[in-house]
Order: sequence, then C-alpha cells, then structure tokens
Amino acid sequence: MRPENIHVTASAAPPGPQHEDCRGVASVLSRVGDKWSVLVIMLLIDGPRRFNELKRMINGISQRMLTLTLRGLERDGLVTRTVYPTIPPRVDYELTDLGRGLAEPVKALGQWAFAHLPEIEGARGRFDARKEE
Amino acid sequence: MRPENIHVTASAAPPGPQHEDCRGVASVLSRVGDKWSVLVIMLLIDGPRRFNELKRMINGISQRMLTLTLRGLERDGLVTRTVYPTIPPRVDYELTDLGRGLAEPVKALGQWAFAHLPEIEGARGRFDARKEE
DNA sequence: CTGTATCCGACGTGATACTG
DNA sequence: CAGTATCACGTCGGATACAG
Repeated sequence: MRPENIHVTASAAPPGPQHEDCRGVASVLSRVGDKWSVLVIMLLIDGPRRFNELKRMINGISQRMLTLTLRGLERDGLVTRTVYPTIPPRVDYELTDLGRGLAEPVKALGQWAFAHLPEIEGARGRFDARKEE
Repeated sequence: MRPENIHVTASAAPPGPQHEDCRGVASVLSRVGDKWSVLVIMLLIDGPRRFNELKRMINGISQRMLTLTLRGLERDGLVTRTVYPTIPPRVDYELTDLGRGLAEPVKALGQWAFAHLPEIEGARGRFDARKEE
C-alpha cells in the first residue's frame, strides 16, 4: 500500500477530494485481503497458538510467510507475541482485543462470501465461457 | 490466489481439515484486499459511472489498472458493463445487486478500520520505534 | 472516449540452508 | 522449536504507444 492519492472512505460524487485517512483504511483492508492474515486470525480466535502449531494447521504456508504474516499482525497490534525462554524455545501468539474486534467484521465478510460463492462462481463461469468464443 | 490447502472458513482447533470452499472464499477476500476494487465499488454505490469519470475520481490509478479492476468485478458478477455505441463511445459501469450486497460488509469493515486507525497506527509506531533500537 | 498491447522494473513468495 | 538469510522466479503495476 503506497498509493499517493485516493478520495474515498464512503464518499462519492465529482465534488472533490476528501481526506487521506483512506490510505490508512486501505492498509487495513489489504491486510484482510492478505490470504494468510485472515486465516491466522481465524485460527487464533479460540485461544493462543504456537508457531509450528499454526504452521501445521494451515498446511501450505511456508515458514517464511508465516513469520512475515505474524510480524505484520503483531506490528498492527492485532496479535501479541510472548516468548518463553525455555529450551527448546516456545512462542505463543494470541489475539489482542483489537484483533478480536477485527475478527468480527471479517467473519461477516467471510460469511457473505461463503453464502454467495455459487453466484460468483456462476458469474465467472459465464464470463469465461463467453470470452473463448 | 492459488494456494492448495487451507482449513478454515470459521472453523479452528486441531481436529482436522475442513472443506475447500475456503479457496473460493479466499478469492473473494482477496478482491476486498485489492486496493482498487473496493474503491471502485464504493464509488459506484450511488449510481452508474463512466470509465473516465471513475478514472478522474480515483486519481492515481492507471488506465490499465482501472480496466483490469473493472474486468475483474464484471467477471465476478459485481458490476455490469453497458456500452453505448455512440461516437465517441460511452461505457457505463453499475453495481449489480450482488455488488451492492458485497458493499455492505465491506462498508462495515471500512468503518471498523476507520474507527480503529489511531490504535493501529499507534501500534505500528511503537513497534517500529522499538526495532530501531 | 475507451480500451488493448508491449516493455520493464519492483515486489511477493517459495525453497533451501543456516543460527540461537 | 522458532526464526533469519539468501536466491531465484513469477506476477503485478506503471508508463507508453497505438487502435476502434
């Protein structure tokens, strides 16, 4: 997210530019669009998880991506990272209140998506079919 | 969006894999994460718009990206594209019922993001500050 | 006006190897 | 176990030029 000018948030019409809080909003939206972030949030909803625990649950994510995803979530204050200096080391990730708050609208969106999947996939099919003559 | 295995949707816990509708859900979520798509949807909420009208309203989007974004939305059945074979040509884009439906949870998410921007940016600032010693 | 085609650099992502 | 570092590759996105 590094666009320069955007003019929305819930506005419209030709009148003119609005604010630039949109950039911030956009950065949050893109986190939702991020494949792994949403997944991780969902998995953390009912309690803290360890690193490899998450890795196994997701199946298909690389170590690298999981690390980056968790860092991003931590940076945004959505999850906490607590290290137990035992050996072997143990790190727990847990949703913050903020994270749990975000989970709600995200779930709503997910449910909408799930409910309308047939329509969307149908539309895609028709669109694609029409294009290849 | 071409991951292979994901195990969520609203689930959790170690139990086991779920379905693979998640891939579909993920594809919808990534559309929301897409910077431009959400913007365009918001702009179309109160009526149809022409191509260049959208282009001007967004300011910063390239012609290419606007075209691609609109194609994507059209493909998913979220917007309709109607061509008036006048000269010069005129093309209107309008939200479908499905598109308007999607706009709702998206707005909810946008409002949450807007409301919690301060917290998030604060968290980011603290996180970044801590890292550079 | 509304696109499509091409070039090209920037970034995201997975695979792999190595460290505390 | 929980990361970091490096590399190689593919895609995304902007700029530009051109077409209907």
